[in-house]
Amino acid sequence: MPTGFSAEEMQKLDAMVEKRRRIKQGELLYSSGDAFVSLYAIRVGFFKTCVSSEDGREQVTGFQMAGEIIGMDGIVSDHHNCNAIALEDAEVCVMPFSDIEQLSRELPALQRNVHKIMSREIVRENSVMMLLGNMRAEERLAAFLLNLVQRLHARGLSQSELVLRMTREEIGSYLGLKLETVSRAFSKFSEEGIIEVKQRYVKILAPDALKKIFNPQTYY
Amino acid sequence: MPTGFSAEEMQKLDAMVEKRRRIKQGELLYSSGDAFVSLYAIRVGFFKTCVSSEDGREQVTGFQMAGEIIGMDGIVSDHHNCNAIALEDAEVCVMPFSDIEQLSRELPALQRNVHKIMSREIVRENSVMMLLGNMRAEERLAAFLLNLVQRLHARGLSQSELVLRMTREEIGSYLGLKLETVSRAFSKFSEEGIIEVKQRYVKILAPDALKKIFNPQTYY
DNA sequence: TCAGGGCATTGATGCATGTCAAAATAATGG
DNA sequence: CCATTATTTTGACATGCATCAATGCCCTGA
Repeated sequence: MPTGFSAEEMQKLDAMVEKRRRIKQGELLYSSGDAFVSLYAIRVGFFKTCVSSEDGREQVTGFQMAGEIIGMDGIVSDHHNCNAIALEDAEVCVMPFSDIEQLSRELPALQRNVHKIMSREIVRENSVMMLLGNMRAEERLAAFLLNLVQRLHARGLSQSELVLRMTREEIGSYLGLKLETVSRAFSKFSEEGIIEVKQRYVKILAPDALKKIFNPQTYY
Repeated sequence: MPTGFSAEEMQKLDAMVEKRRRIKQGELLYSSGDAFVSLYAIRVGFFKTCVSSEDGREQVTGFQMAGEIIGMDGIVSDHHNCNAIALEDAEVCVMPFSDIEQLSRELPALQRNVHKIMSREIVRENSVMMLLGNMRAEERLAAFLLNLVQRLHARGLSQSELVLRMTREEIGSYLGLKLETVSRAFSKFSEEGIIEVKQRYVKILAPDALKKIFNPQTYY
């Protein structure tokens, strides 16, 4: 959140984000079809968002962690368009979208922030499309791991160690792969000494090797 | 664009969209890395947007037609994040984003519109992820054709006939397929009497059959 | 401590789509 | 109008990932 607001402005901002909601692991923050009222700022915990087709196929569209905003899928039609599920016990700030809109008319910095958050999501999805459309299984997993540690590191966590919050099946759904393929790619990286894996625990031993897999041309 | 503005407001809106730009077929409206200044409302013509990885792989992220807005990828970093290429001679309204932001502080209806446009793009990309992650070649092509005619029909054009503005390779890039696979799927649909194809001209003979391919479960 | 269920790993096999190649058709420019 | 090039179609074959199946690991609760 940007800085440089007056005391009064800060007060309004605080008021907007005062409401909290706790979501237990496995529970839905919102689901497809729900009336859209608020955006949510994740305070603690980890979520996945997913869409499902009428014939039951499910696609994980993203994984969200503390500090990120979710719910923007609901704006266009006043109803949510995907499910948001907590992958661990979580807590969010409930930010009524009408409040956001009103306040961002008064505060250009907030307005700009809202626009950037939505644009960032558009750009993120563009790179997922690149991943799904052009990359092979190991490239996808390398990109996924690098993205995860980069985001965790930005939050002060290790850039080499992580504990996955999601199953192989959920990773596979996000990456357009079957869980067995994800598992095999993990094993392959492990055999090659690029990572150390033990179930959900992952340690990145050779980040450059991962980057090379993800983007073979840059290195040679 | 929403209605119900005063004369003065309409004047400001008109002023914002007064600047035009023509783009010839094959030319770039903007490219990755360009400073972000404006959004563009397509008045006439047809565009593709695409991202490319450092090793040269290209992913078409969308096809845009008259009445649609492009450029939102640039907001997050003040630089564009993809290339927008005219697939036929085109004309756009240049809408400086600072004007949009300023005016949307005064006009809640415009503000809401901007938010909806960005949210719509997020939701669209979600469904492309579903397509790329879960669907098979023929399902992808069926979904693509149905989406195209639906959008064309919303613009007053036929809901059964269309002339593709893009090559098989561009369709393939968007759908995560090779051009040969796209061509084969077209031929298959044609053999089955679902569509009539002659190069870029396509006539949908059995829309229900297409819908059934796209979403097998709904029909039985 | 042990039993049960969810999740992960690994192997064997099949298939959808990719790759390579050639021919057909349409678009473009002199 | 013809020559050249771009695009599309079609065929033969290769391959990466999916599928099916079995086993192993780990966490939970009694």
